[in-house]
Amino acid sequence: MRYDHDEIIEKATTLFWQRGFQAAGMRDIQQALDMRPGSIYARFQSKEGLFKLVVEHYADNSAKRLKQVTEARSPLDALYHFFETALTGPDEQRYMRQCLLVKSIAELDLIGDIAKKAVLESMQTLKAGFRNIIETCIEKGELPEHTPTSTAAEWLQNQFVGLRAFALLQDDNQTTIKMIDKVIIDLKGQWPQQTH
Amino acid sequence: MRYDHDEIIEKATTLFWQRGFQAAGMRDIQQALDMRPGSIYARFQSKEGLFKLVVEHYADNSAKRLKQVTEARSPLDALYHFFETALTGPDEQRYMRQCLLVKSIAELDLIGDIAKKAVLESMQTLKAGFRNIIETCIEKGELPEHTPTSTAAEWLQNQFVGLRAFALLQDDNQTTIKMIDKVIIDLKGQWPQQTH
DNA sequence: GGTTTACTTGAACGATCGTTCACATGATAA
DNA sequence: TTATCATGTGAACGATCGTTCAAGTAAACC
Repeated sequence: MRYDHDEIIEKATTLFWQRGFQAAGMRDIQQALDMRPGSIYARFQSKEGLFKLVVEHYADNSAKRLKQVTEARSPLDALYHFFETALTGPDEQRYMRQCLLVKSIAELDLIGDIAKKAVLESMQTLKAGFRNIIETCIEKGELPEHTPTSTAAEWLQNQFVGLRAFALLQDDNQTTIKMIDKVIIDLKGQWPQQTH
Repeated sequence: MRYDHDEIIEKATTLFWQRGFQAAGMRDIQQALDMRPGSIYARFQSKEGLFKLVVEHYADNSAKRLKQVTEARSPLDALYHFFETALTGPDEQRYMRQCLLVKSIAELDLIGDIAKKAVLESMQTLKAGFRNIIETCIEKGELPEHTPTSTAAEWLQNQFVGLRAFALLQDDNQTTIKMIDKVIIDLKGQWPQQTH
């Protein structure tokens, strides 16, 4: 094996993150990985097979970061910095502001069933990660006891999705920061009643 | 002219909304519009030219709806129903839950400069629409005087973007409604301070 | 009726897409 | 050294992409 597996996935992640599944052509992939088509197909079966591994690698990485947030001394502060890091990177890494998973959801129909399943499952994994953060915050007294865990987790992921789509267009980091501040405020705030 | 212009744009909007710019092939377009390639190109120059008109038509329509919200007796109630309508349509119109503009942003690089410009300008138009809603709400006493108009407008658009990406995946409308409730609560809530 | 003009047609173009496969290469085992 | 086997190579395939253009059609004007 001439090619290191992790290195391949890493490079492929960068490409798919920048371009998306559809727009990243096999010839782009060949160039990015410095591999010939035969080698790629021998290992990954297809473009979709490679993409599936990339999605799983990306989701693992994201889940790990969310776990780190729960393990911090102040999870709420750590959450703030998690958002800040994800949304206000340098301009040459602007593509990273968009969540690879969210980007993939936009082209979910073109992706193929196997990778599609991986994307949706990854979204569930992240949701669980956000839920853990909420629970830890409540345990540590950083969020009110009455916070509805499940709703708040979904809401938090939702905020993340929205902010990532938004930050992609935003030139002014100060505006993005203000939005993150608002997320933290609202997280501590009131929640809708069950009854309707 | 055998073909009605508005009807063409309407049909094209449906197709692009369902599939996105890249995935909607010229042959799909030909079928959806019941037109031959020559006719399409004679009128719209290119696939991108057609898409540009679709985007503008979509943005006009959205702006009109936002305007209606400001003109309602209770803009805040109208805003709630605007969200509800956009996000909880029937399953066969699920594609409509995703905002065409947001969907387009995800593939902004593949679209071409002309249509790209149209997409970004449309986003600005919508932002202005949201801003008007905020201002009207303040005037009518439905929102506190101290609400930071510009920030709140950007925030509201952001919520809309996030919810549309989220509602696309959501099977349970009740969850979506809960998220809309939360938006209205937070809109009335506290805002981050300028100082940092 | 004949000519002009505006619009429509659809076969065909070159480019690019994801993918394949006969063959080359190089490490390991005998 | 020779045989074996996993791995890597790259020209080439059929399909599909957005687009073109010479020819056809039909209404308008003289």
